Amino acid sequence: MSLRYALLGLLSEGPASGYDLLRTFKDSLANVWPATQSQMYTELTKLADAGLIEVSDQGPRGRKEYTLTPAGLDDLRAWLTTTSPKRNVRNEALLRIFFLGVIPRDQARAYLAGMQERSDQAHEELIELEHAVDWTDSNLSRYGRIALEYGERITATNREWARWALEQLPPEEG
Amino acid sequence: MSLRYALLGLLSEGPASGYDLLRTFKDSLANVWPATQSQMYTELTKLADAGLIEVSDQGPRGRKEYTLTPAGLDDLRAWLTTTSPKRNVRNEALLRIFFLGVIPRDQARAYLAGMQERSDQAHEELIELEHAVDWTDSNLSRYGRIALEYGERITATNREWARWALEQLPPEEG
DNA sequence: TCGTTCATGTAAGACGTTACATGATTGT
DNA sequence: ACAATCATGTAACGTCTTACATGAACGA
Repeated sequence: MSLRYALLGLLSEGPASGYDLLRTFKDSLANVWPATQSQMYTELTKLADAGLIEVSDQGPRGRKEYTLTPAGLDDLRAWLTTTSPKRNVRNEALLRIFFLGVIPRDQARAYLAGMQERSDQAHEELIELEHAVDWTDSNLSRYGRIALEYGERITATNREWARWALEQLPPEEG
Repeated sequence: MSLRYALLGLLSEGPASGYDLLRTFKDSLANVWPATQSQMYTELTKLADAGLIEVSDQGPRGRKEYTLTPAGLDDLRAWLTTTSPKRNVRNEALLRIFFLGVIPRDQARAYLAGMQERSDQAHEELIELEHAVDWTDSNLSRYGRIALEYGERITATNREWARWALEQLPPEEG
């Protein structure tokens, strides 16, 4: 159900087409809830059928601009206030850690080094994003900034952990 | 494909039945890759069909003990060394942050307070888990300990971020 | 004997990914 | 003219969740 609310949430800032939402996603919500083009168009159709959004305008090339309905806003608010988020825990990179014992020590270290590198990179990308974004005084901006801070802290923690983990696994003497 | 490798990985430590794996999961891999009973039994059947594991013993009540085959171990090693993990980013709790502007400030603060509380709790649970686990000198233990450290650092970061976020949103005067 | 734990499975439906498909409009 | 971008959609397949279904064996 999360994608549904991600779309309602974006539309709470104003009308937009599927294509618009697709691009907005890319540099905001994609970092917390990735979705494909395919999924988004399908979901928008379902939301319109359910009366939570409606086509408020049509443009060239079949463009359909959607607007959040009062029912949609109610639904979004109910989601935020009456339900609690599911803990998300799936982490493939961390799953692999458990099984590093089945490969040679140097390869296990290489894996951890890769994690460290990816964390570094992810951290830098977020810093760049912070500079690149046009921080307006919209709700999405204000709260998006708070979410971005989260990402920066997490990627920094990832990086430090990876460094620590490498220390726990010194190279074998040979 | 991750569940598949989670099961191969557990079986790399020795033979086990679906039921055994189910319980081992609960206090280890469930924290990084949750799976239901239903999913696990289905996957075990598929792995056996693919020749990556095989039934090595039968017990009472239809119990089937599976053993990793050489092909299964190869597959597990290939996964660890020749493929790279997908970044996992889905985070429903964080997604909600973006939309806190659609509810009153005090409710937004209540949401953040809830996140802080859940982080605290998650952190404490991991500390407890650390004390409760019988840390042997198996591979799974050694690397599991490293994964647990990750969880502890992340939950601590979560907690600190939630505290910071609350400071960014002072109560409205009224 | 009777409740709990052990033990495995199937089915329906939701959600997500990948690939395919089509075509209009704009800018150079 | 032609390339890039705008714009929307469908189909097949894989994964995950929820619920249902069944029954043997163990221990008090």
